Amino acid sequence: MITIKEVAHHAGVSMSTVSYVLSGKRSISEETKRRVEQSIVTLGYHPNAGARALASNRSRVVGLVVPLHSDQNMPIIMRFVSSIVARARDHDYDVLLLTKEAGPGEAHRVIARSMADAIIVMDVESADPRVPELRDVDAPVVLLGMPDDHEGLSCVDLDFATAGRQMAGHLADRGHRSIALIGSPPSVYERGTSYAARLLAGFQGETAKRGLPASVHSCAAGFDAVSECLDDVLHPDRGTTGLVVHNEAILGTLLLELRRRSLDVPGDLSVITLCPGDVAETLPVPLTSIAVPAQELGAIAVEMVMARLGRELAPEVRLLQPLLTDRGSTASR
Amino acid sequence: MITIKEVAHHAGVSMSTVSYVLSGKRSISEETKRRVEQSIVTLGYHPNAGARALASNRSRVVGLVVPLHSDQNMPIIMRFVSSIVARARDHDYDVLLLTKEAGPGEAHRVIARSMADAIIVMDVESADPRVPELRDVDAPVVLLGMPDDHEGLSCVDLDFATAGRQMAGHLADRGHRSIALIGSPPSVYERGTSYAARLLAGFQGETAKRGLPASVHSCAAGFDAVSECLDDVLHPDRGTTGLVVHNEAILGTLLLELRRRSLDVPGDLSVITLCPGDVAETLPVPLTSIAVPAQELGAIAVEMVMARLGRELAPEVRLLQPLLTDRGSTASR
DNA sequence: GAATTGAATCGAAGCGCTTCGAACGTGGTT
DNA sequence: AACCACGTTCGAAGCGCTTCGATTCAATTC
Repeated sequence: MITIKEVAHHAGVSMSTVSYVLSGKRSISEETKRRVEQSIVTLGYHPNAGARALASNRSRVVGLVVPLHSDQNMPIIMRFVSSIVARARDHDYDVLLLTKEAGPGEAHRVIARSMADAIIVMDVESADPRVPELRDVDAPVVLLGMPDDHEGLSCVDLDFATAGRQMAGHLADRGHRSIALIGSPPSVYERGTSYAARLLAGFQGETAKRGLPASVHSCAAGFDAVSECLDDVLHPDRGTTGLVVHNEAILGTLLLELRRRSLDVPGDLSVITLCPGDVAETLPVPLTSIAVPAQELGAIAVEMVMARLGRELAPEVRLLQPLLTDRGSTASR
Repeated sequence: MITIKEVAHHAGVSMSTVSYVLSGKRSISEETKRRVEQSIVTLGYHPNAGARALASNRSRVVGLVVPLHSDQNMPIIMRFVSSIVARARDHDYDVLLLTKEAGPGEAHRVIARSMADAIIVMDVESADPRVPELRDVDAPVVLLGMPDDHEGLSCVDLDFATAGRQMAGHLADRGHRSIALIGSPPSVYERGTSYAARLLAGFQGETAKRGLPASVHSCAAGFDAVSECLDDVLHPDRGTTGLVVHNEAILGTLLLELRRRSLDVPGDLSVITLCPGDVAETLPVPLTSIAVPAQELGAIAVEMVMARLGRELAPEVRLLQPLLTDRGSTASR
C-alpha cells in the first residue's frame, strides 16, 4: 500500500504538504502542486479512508435508510436511491446502505461509530416510530417524507396536498361535476403513509370548496380488486366522469379493464394520475399526470445534508411544488 | 465521544484488555470481562470505525455494485440487495452502495482506499466489460451471475441451463409435443445477459434431445407486444400446447390476454415460468414455476465473501439447482 | 536598512484503535 | 526450593492521515 509518506518522499516534500495539495486547505505553489500530483499518479496513491476519517473526524459517507421489503413501488424507490448516490458522489461522498427493516438503531449505530457523517431516511410515514429516535441521532438527518411531528429534523417531499388540489381542480375546470379518487390499498392508509393522507386532504379540500360530489376509493393491486373498485366508482348513481388515481401499481390493470368495458379515455372517462413521468407515458393510454420528482427530491436531500455538514444550519422543510403534464387523458364536458 | 481509553479507566483495566474483551482474541477472566462490559454499557461506548479500520486493516464493510438504472425487474434486485445486507449484518459487516452506472472504477477506488474489504457485483452479463477490471481488484470479488470468462473470480448463480431443461422436460413428460419459449425482449439477448442465453440453451438442448418441435420468441413488455407475440406463438400451424415463459415483466399481461382470448390455463394451454415464487402465486392464474432463489443466492454470495476474507481460498463457482413448484398450470394431454 | 508582512513549507502531535511482546502471578513439577 | 507453564493483564508501538503552530525566505514598508 502506497502511503502519503511515500508520496511525500517521492515528490521531495513533507507529508503535510501532500495533504494540503490534496485538500486545498492551504496555499501551495504551482510548482510543488504539480510535482506532488505527478508523484500521486506515478505511485498510484490512494488515501486510506480509515486514517482520513480518524484524523479529520469526517467519514465522507452518508447513511441511507432504504425500505427494502416495502410493498410499495420498488422502481420509484430505486430512482430515489440512484439519484441520492449520484449526487452524493458529486460531493465525493459514499453511501452506506441501511435497511428500514433492520430498525432505527442502525442510524444511531452508524453515527456513533463514525461510519457516516449524516443520515438520509426514505419512506417516512406520518407517525413514523423512527422519528423520535432519529431526533436523538447526533448528526444531520434528512427525511424523505413528512412525519406529523418533524421538529428538529429536515424534510423534503412533494407537496401532495397541492397535488391533490391541482388534480381535482384540473377536472373541475374541465366541467366534470362528479369526480372520484382511487387511492392506495387500505393498508397504506392504515399505516399512516403521510403522502396518501395529504393528497386525499388536498383532493377533498378542493372538491368541497367547489361544492362537487366526490367519492373516495381504496384499491388493492390485482385484477379482481381493480374490477370491483371500478364497479363501485362507475355505479350509475354517482355519475362519475373524472377519475384521479393515486396508486401506481394498478394503473395498467385499470386502463385495461376500462378498455375491456369499452370505456374510452378520455371520451367516456377522464383520468389523471400521480406517478413517475415515464410510467404515465408508457401506459396503454398515456395519462395526464403529476410526476413524482424522485430525481429532484433525492438531489435536494443530498444538498440539505451537505449544507448542514458545512455550516451549522437549522433543519428545514422543503415541499416541492407539483408539476402537471397534460397528455390528453382528460376531456372537457 | 467515549473512547476505549475512558472505558479502560472506568473499568480499571488497560486499553488492550478492553480491546481483547471486545474481540475475544485473547482469554480474559470472567470477572474482568463482566466489569468491562458493564463499563461499556454505562458509558455508552461505541468503537470508532475509522480507528478500528486503520489499526486492524479491516473495514468490516463490503461494497455492493447494484444496477440502479436497470431495465430489469427492480423487485428482484431488491430481494438480492435485501438478503445481502441482512446476511452481511449477521457477520457484523456493513454494505457500501456502489452503482453499476458509476463504472467499474468504483470497486477499485473503494478497495484501494480501504473503504471495503470485498466486493459483490450484481447483474453480471456474459461478456461483461467490468469483469477484466474486477479481476484486478485487490480483494475478494464475488459475482452474482456468470460471465463467460470467470477465471479468478467467484460466481454464484442459478443453474439456468438446468432450469431450461427442466421446464421443457416437465411439459414433454406431460405429453406436450409442441412447445414454445417466450423469453425476454431482444435487447436482453443482445446485451448478452448470460442467464437468458443459458436458459435458452438448456431449453433447446432438451427439446432437441427429445425430438420435439420448439419455437422461441422474444417479447417486449407492453400490451401490444404481448398480444402480437401470442399471435405468433399460437399460430395454428405450430400446434403449440405448452408454454415456457422466461420474462417476469409480461406474466400478468400474458395471462390476461389469454383470458381475453378465452383460452384456459391449463385446459387449452399449459404454462410454466421462471420467476420469484410469490409472483407466480399471485398471478391471475397461479403458475407452476421455478423460483429465482434471490434470498439464497444473496446469502451464498455473502458466505463466499466471508470465507474468502477469513482463509485464503481459491475463487469458486456455485450454480444453485433449480427447484420446480407445481401449481397446476400444466396439464397432461 | 531594520522591521513587517505573507506565502510556502515543515515537524510533530495527535485521532482511537489493535496487537505484539513482556510481565506478573499461581500452581504444579522435579 | 528452584523451575516451568499457563492464564491474565499491561505497555507501547504503530496504523496513515490531518492540522496546528513554527519556520523560512522574499517582497514590501517606513
